[in-house]
Amino acid sequence: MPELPEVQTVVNNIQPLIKNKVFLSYHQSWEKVLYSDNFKEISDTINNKKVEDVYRIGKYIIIELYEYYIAFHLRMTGYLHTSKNKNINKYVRCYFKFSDNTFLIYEDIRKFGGFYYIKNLNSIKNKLGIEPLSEQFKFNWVSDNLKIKKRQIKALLLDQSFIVGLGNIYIDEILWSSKIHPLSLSNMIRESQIKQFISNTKRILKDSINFHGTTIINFKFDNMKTGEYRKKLKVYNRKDQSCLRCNKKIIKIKVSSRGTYICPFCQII
DNA sequence: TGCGATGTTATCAT
DNA sequence: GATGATAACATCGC
Repeated sequence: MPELPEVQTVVNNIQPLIKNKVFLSYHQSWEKVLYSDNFKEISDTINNKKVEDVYRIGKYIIIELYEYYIAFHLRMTGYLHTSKNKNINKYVRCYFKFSDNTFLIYEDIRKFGGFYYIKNLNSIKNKLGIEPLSEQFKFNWVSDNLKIKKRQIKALLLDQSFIVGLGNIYIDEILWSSKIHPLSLSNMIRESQIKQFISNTKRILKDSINFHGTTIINFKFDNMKTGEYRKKLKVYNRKDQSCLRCNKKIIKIKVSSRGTYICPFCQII
């Protein structure tokens, strides 16, 4: 579920709540939650480590400590939040205890998500592409790289080594807003569409962050809060409803083996 | 009841 | 390099 706006929403929530707190211990009830497979290393080193900072890189939540980084990825159903009580339900896969007796709790229904406990972020950064909200994400870069790739645009946008943070929902929203068909080849997209694509990407992501992201089913942050950008979606999840631009019916197709919503009249290959 | 679908990504075959 | 299938898992709806 979580794409850039949802991950940023979680970061915005937990950053002020855990910054400068000091870890006491780590517990896990699902071993694969620890991607880096170094449970003993955590047990040996986590005690007394202070949270220096919390921020987002791509779809990763980075918790920076002295000499270590915790890098969480929520995948489909991850839910990272703080709690004053040790409230362990059946979906809690791991939790951290702080020295003030509060907790950082990770729940995950489908168990795809997890975290790395690593000494630097090279392995994360190496596989990630450009940040869409960064200054460098502008016409020359996008235009040049779309031409080089020659791939179906939706498949390319899902690829985190190209642009980070976009996923199934926001790609559909951005392509609809930019009147680009998801099966269009990246090198065939017109200059005017590229300009639209860039400004719509930045606008939609920022808007969604302001509305705390999109909750379709599972996305939650803080104490069971949900994202309200769902109400602002123009095309995703609107099969058979009318296109808000031309009034024709939105259809659902498969692209890159993902459910994809388009207006077949506004978005032409 | 069974099957397909669900917001993600790593891996492997082609 | 690109594409497609598969796997990792649990739940829900038709």
